[in-house]
Amino acid sequence: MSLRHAVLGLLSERPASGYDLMKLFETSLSHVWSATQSQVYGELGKLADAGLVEVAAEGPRGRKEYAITDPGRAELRHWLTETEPTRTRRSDSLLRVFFLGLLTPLEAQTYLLTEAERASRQRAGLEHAEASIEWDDDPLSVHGRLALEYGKRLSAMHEEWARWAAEQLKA
Amino acid sequence: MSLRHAVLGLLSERPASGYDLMKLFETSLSHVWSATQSQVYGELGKLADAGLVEVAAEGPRGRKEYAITDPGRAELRHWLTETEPTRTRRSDSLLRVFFLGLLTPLEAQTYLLTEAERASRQRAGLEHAEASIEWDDDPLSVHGRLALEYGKRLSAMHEEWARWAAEQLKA
DNA sequence: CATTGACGTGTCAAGAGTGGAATGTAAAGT
DNA sequence: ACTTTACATTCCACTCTTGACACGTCAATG
Repeated sequence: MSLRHAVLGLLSERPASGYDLMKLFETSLSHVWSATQSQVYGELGKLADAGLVEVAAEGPRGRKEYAITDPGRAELRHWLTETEPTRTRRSDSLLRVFFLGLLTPLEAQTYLLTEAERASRQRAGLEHAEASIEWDDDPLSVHGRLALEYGKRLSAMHEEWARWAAEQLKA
Repeated sequence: MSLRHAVLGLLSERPASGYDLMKLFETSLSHVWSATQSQVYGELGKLADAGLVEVAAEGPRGRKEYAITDPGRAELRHWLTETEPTRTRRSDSLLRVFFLGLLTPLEAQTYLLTEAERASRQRAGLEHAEASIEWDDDPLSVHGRLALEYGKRLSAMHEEWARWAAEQLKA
């Protein structure tokens, strides 16, 4: 359950409201972790009950600005240093590859080439994002850059693989 | 909810019991889709209710061998050709990268190098698996080979990226 | 013949995640 | 003054997933 740690991590940079966090999930974390608004608000409530965050200020429109507490920072650090990342081996698009035998060779190749196209577009999107982001010295963006590079390499690899796989099916 | 399609896909190759399916999930599909036994048996029940699979034979120890039906095959085909793969942008290990700023540079580099090691081991594991699998002309294994190649490329890329990222943090 | 291990099915509780709806306030543009 | 847009929270109903538990059978081994 890393949603909890995603929220704590974002709050470790600066205090934020649920609404602010949603925007961060949609922008900086969009390729890394997704969350719905129900989840974010729910998690903030649980986190507050557990004393890992607290309401630091209240603003207009019922805005509640949450800040991470010391126990929260400790939990975050513990997660980073003491726990193993859980790898969820689950990929819809790769699962389909297993069952491509049910299609005609032409259909299967089409599927793979569509995947390649998609990966290519994604790569272009990331490169565009990289160029347009203001890389200030926000500590989050330093490491965000590393994550973005990962995304670029991943989509490049995906595209190459899909083209290779389509080629394999010809033979 | 692709668990349903994973089960249908496996049954499209040949009839199987819940127990058989579990083994297939743990072996051939292990790097692509995971499922627990509760899920498999539960899904088989739902699939049978929906008429997408049927009990083709009963064996010793209460064994029920399920077979895919024509509506099931249609559903599988529909999934493969008409629906978009859902991309779950969620990666625990990448999420951590975002928050590496909370650690000392040394700790952060350690994290990345550990990731590199892990990816390297995974790659070795896949290569070992590739060598030891009997590549008969099972239609599943033809495409399984493509998926395996994807895994190899992914882990290679992951390792390279992690080493590169660790290097970046030195500067 | 007794035990062990592989085979085999099933249920339950709790938590995680999805998607949508309801409700309202503040600020900014026309 | 009016309307739109952005801000902001909360609740609900549902499905998916996990992990553990409970139950029972067949085959081989010593």
